[in-house]
Amino acid sequence: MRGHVGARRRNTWQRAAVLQAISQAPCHITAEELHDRLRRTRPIGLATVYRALDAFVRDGVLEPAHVGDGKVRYGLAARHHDHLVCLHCGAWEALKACLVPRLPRRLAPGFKVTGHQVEVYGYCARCQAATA
Amino acid sequence: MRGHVGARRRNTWQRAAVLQAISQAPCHITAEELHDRLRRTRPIGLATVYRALDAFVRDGVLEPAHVGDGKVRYGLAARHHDHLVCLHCGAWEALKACLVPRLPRRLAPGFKVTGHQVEVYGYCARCQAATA
DNA sequence: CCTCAATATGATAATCGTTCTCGGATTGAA
DNA sequence: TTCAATCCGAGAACGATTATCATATTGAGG
Ligand SMILES: [Mn+2]
Ligand SMILES: [Mn+2]
Ligand SMILES: [Zn+2]
Ligand SMILES: [Zn+2]
Repeated sequence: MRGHVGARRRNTWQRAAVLQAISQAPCHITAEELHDRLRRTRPIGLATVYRALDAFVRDGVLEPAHVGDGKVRYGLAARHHDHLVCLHCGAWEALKACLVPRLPRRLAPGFKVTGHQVEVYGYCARCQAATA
Repeated sequence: MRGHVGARRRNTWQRAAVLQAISQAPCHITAEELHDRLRRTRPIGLATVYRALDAFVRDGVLEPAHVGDGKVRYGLAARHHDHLVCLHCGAWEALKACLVPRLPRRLAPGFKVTGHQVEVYGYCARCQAATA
């Protein structure tokens, strides 16, 4: 056989484009948003976007964020930040700073920590006014 | 009209059963797991379980948790805790203590904080061994 | 205790984000 | 240049959650 080590990762313009688009986004974005933006320049498959995102998450380059609307959002791990989420209207916004700046590398025996994500729940100003 | 204030919440055995089942669970559970357990005692609709969970989250009694497998899990807000999530196999486990014990009630102007959730990402012992 | 308008339930269909399939295109070590 | 390992793209499949809507229940007022 030619190559025998396996599990090598190849370089494709699709993966480079995904990473570049995410690095230009101000906050976490969904796979579909990413797909729409990338398609304006060059045709690319949605499945390819999903596969690239998964690979980057496994590599520790991207971090997923869950804001509770059923969509996973992705952002650069290097620009880590957390989010506020309104339990009433679902609106969400980025927090300026990380709430857990110093995370112990080992929280449980044998578990290797690579990142984290915090969602703070509550009610936004508008929904507080509407409920009052 | 008889009643005119509106938005009153009624008491049903379904909602009581949902809350009781969750309080007996050691960690966060999904709507489907809950539905399966409750059905062993008395017939109950899955949609009803989902509605009860949403209502309790809005009331601040339950907190949702996202471990990245596409399913939302629910647990008592009074027994708040965070989770470790393996990026390779998806396994997750509860952390003993909360990583953000004192959360500022106001992180952003006008936003009322009611709770939070932390997901710590990394690789479990088994997957580290498999990847090494 | 009755009434009955407001709510809740449950069976099922519909939604929709994500994953899977598979034939064809790319990549890159040798 | 070769070619096996990988990756891509289009579309089907999947699965968790939500929407429908006819029927049942709740509970304040009388
Ligand atoms: Mn963000
Ligand atoms: Mn838990
Ligand atoms: Zn809101
Ligand atoms: Zn693992």
